[in-house]
This record gives sequence, structure tokens and C-alpha cells, in this order.
Amino acid sequence: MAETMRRKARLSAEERRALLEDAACACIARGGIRDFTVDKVVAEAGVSRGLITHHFGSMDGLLVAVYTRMYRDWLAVMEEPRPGLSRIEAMVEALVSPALFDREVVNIWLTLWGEIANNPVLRDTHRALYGDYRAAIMTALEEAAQANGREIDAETVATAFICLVDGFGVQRCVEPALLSEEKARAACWAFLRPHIGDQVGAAR
Amino acid sequence: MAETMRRKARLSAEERRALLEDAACACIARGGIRDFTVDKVVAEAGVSRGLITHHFGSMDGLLVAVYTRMYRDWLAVMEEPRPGLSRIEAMVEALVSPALFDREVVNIWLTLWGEIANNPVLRDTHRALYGDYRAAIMTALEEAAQANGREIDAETVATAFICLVDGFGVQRCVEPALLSEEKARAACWAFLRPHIGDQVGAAR
DNA sequence: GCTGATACTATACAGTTGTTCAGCAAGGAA
DNA sequence: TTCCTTGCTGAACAACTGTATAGTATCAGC
Repeated sequence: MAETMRRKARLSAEERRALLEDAACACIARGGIRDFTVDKVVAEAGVSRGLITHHFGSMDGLLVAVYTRMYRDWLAVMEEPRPGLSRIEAMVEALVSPALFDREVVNIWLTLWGEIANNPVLRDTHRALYGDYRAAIMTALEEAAQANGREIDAETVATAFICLVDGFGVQRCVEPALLSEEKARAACWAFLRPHIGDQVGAAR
Repeated sequence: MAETMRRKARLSAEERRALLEDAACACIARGGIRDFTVDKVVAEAGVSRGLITHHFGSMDGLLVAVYTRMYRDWLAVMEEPRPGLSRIEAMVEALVSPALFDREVVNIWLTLWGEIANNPVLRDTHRALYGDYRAAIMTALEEAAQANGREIDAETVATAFICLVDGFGVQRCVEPALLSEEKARAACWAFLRPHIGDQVGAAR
């Protein structure tokens, strides 16, 4: 901020990587996979063309890094404990919170899904990470069901719940006006309650 | 088939357009938006490079045509009446039928969503068509609810249901093994029953 | 100071992108 | 037959794609 000098700072590899991932996210958020190009990312980051190859080996490498970061951030918000809320309640609130429900964030996810579906490198990365997300949701579901003395097929319910949430993402990208935060929250509970019971937490 | 002559046939504009849309679908199904290029589409169709511009004006024009056709086909299968089933039952069966649940079909949809989110031309096309889909689902929901003497906020339920179905698409593209036809059908009914009641049709 | 490692730039490269356009050829109308 | 419309080709175009690489600048350890 107080940096009046415009000289290019020499950053650590880690810092520069993070900066390039930021720039890549900004580009993808703005224009999807078509804006994920060398020229656009380096222009956004304000660095030279060679840096992407230098730090990530290739554009695929950068995309993998973007996916990994998005995934890590997503999971962190999902698992953030919220005072007075049960695990599953906290997750639902996280899902409709500005940090995750944001259209730009979700546009990046939509783009990444498209890549996972068609790019083997991304697919491998996804396979390696995705299990944690499923596991976290299953645990929260089992916890809630148990609190209500219910039996639950956590795997099946989790799969369907993830579909619902992914569908929110699609909807937010394609026609944001039709799906408000409140509607999404209501839809989550309408879907979950029949499976995990009415009393889903201390505060509800 | 019995055409031994390899001479290029001169087709009507309509026939050739359909052929190019077919080719474009095949390319997108195979590799997403990155395989939707002039060279790949014309190679798939076995025609010269100039033909796309000639018939569709631009690649955007072809993509709009692909979206329009996908949309029309989708809606046709959804609204196909099935003997012994109510409207909503027929729709759920359509959704998990090979014609719509197919991974290639759904990969095209995922690609199109990505484009709708970021390409103004596609977005306009989507806006112009999407209402019919929502309306069809709302009507089917209201019909089912009424048959059970239930009140229903068809718009809200339809929105959430569409999200669930879109999420199936994402899941089928990203990790097909996790979501079988049976699981999808079960998830649909688990979601719908609390809203429209238990007796959802003559055959159930 | 010197030295080696490495963050970083800038250019060059071959291949691909979408679009334009001049011209060919098939088929109907006269 | 002689037109004219139009489906269709193939080459040419400038802009852009990702990557390789030679060279420069900066830092840490000595």
C-alpha cells in the first residue's frame, strides 16, 4: 500500500505461486475456461509470460493448483464450527454463506467441473481429494441422525445432498436471480429433515 | 449404407445444419468446450472449414443451435407420456432413462452451462428457452399435489428439484460410478414425496 | 566481497484459433 | 440450352495458443 516503488519485487516461490493462483481464479471467475490462458493470467498478475511454466510447469499444473486451493478453502469453510450449531447445521450455513454461495466462486467451480469431466490431469486431482468432502458430510449426517435416534444410509444421502448443492452452483451461475440464499437453505432442510429428523441441533 | 459413391452429396441447408450440429455434439461430448473448434467439428462432419460460417455465421451461432436442439430433445423426452404413470412420474423416469441420464448427453449439458455462465449469446438463448422447462415441471408438480389434496409452492419446489437434477448431471460427469440410475430415482422421490404426497400416480 | 542457486523477463517458436473470401459446381427456373 | 441461386470448397489471414529457452537480476551462504 505504502509501496511507492514500482520495482518488481522478488517473491518467494510460495508467495508467487499464490499470486498466480489468485490471478488464475480471477480470470476464470470472469470468463470461465476461455479466459484461463497464459496471456490473460500473466496480465492479471502483472508478470511475464514465462512465470507460469517456471512455477507450475504448465497450464495444467496451474489449473491443478487452482483446484487444490479451491477445494481446501471450500472444505475449511464447510468445517468451520459455528457456535450453537450442530455440524450439519454449520455446513448448511456455510453453503449459503457469502464465502461459498458467491457467484464468482461458484463460476470457478462450474469451470473446474467441466475440466474434471474432460481433462485427465484434473480428474486425477479430483479423485485424490474428493473423498474428504464426502466423508465430512457423511460424518455430519450420521451425527445428526444419531442425535435423533435414527438409522441413516449416510452414503446415499450424502451423494444426493452433494448433487443438490452442486445443482445450486449450476443454478447460481446460469440464472442467479432464481435461487436466493434463503431458498437454498430451505431446500437443504426440506431435503435433509426426512432423513436425519426434525431436531437437528441445539439451536433449532 | 449402399452408397458406394463417395462423391460429396449436396444437401439441403436444413439437413446440413443438422449434420453439423450432430458433429458439434459429438465433439463436445468427447472433450467439452475445448474440442468445440472449427477444425474438429468439420473433421467430424467430413466437410470443409467454410461450412460452419456459411450455415451458422459463426461458432457462437453453431453453439446456439446445439443448445436449442439439446433443449428441444430434452423437453421432448421429459414430456413423453408413459402409460400408467402420472406426469411427474413420467418425468422422473425420463430423467433417469438412458436418453437423458447418458454421460455423453450430460457432458454436453455441463459444457453448455459453462458457456451460458460466461457467453452472453448463449445466455440470451437460455433465457429465451428455459421458462418452458420450469413451467413443465411446475405443472406436473401441481397436478400431483392436487391429486393428493395438498398445497404446494410449485415454483420453489421446482427450482430446488431442477437443482437436484442438474447436480445429478455434474455428478455423472465428474464421478459417474457414484450415482446409479436407481440412486438418482430414489433421490428424486425422497425429495419430492414430502412436497407432493405419497400417492403420486395410478401405478404407484 | 565472491559464488551458486533461482526468481524472473523477454523473445522466439510451431501449431491452432475463428473468420473472410474468391471461386467452383449442382440444381431449379426460364 | 442459358441463366441464377446457393450449397460448398480450400486457401489465406491475423490473432492467439502453450511451451522452450537464453539471458538477467536478486538473494542466501560463504
